[in-house]
Amino acid sequence: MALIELPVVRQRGVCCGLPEVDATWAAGTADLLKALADPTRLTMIASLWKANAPICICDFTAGLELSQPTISHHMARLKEICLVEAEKQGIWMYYRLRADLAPATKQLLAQLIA
Amino acid sequence: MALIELPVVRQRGVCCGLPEVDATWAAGTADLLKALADPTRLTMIASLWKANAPICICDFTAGLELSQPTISHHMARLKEICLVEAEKQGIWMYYRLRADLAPATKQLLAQLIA
DNA sequence: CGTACCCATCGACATTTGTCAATGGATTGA
DNA sequence: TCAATCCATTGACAAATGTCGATGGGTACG
Repeated sequence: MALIELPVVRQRGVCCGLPEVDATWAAGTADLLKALADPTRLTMIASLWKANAPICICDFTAGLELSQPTISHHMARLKEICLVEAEKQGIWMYYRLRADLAPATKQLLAQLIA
Repeated sequence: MALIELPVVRQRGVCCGLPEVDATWAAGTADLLKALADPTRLTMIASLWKANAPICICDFTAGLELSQPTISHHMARLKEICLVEAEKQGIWMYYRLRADLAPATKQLLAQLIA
């Protein structure tokens, strides 16, 4: 349970460096994770992932216990961050995972969902 | 660019089913992602991951451009969700990634950071 | 001892987020 | 043409979130 002892004797008021972490990476990754960090949006993404086919918004509205504007809002958020794309067929809007997802993103989803 | 044509002719007012997505999984995963979905916390986690050693809170306070209470608050959040653990050494608090992270969580971090 | 340093907690605040009801445009069956 | 269905947008609101200043409890160097 004990932590590793650090070899250097620390002095008061003197701080040590941190490993380099790219700020741009942190901001971008945080944005992606924020888009995924909601049970409804996660369920939507998982549904699209498992279906491997477009799904009509109306089916999400019927299946998830939320109002139609809320469903629409969540999907818009997923679209905004380029995780899904939409196509209208008659009066129905079909959404699916974007085919051009970055490999890292695809692998992240596989990791999360599988 | 066109979406896959669906074989079934859809009828107005009739909804189709969705792939099964476990609600408990969605809630739990969303909680984990929420904890990670912030640039500061992501940087902290990445630092601990890369350092592979405990890091003093004071170094985060010095390195990230945020107030000490804010740093403390973010780390508390990471601790609360069991991503990190702490040990006091004199006047310094050292944090490190928990050794007993779930394999899936460890792989998720590897995926995100590496 | 007393003073300086480390750090968690509290109170406050602005911003973001998740949700809904209401509205209106688009489409199509009757 | 009319009415019904689908869906995005808007406005509103409560809750959660990120941030800070102030405070106080520990700790250890002089």
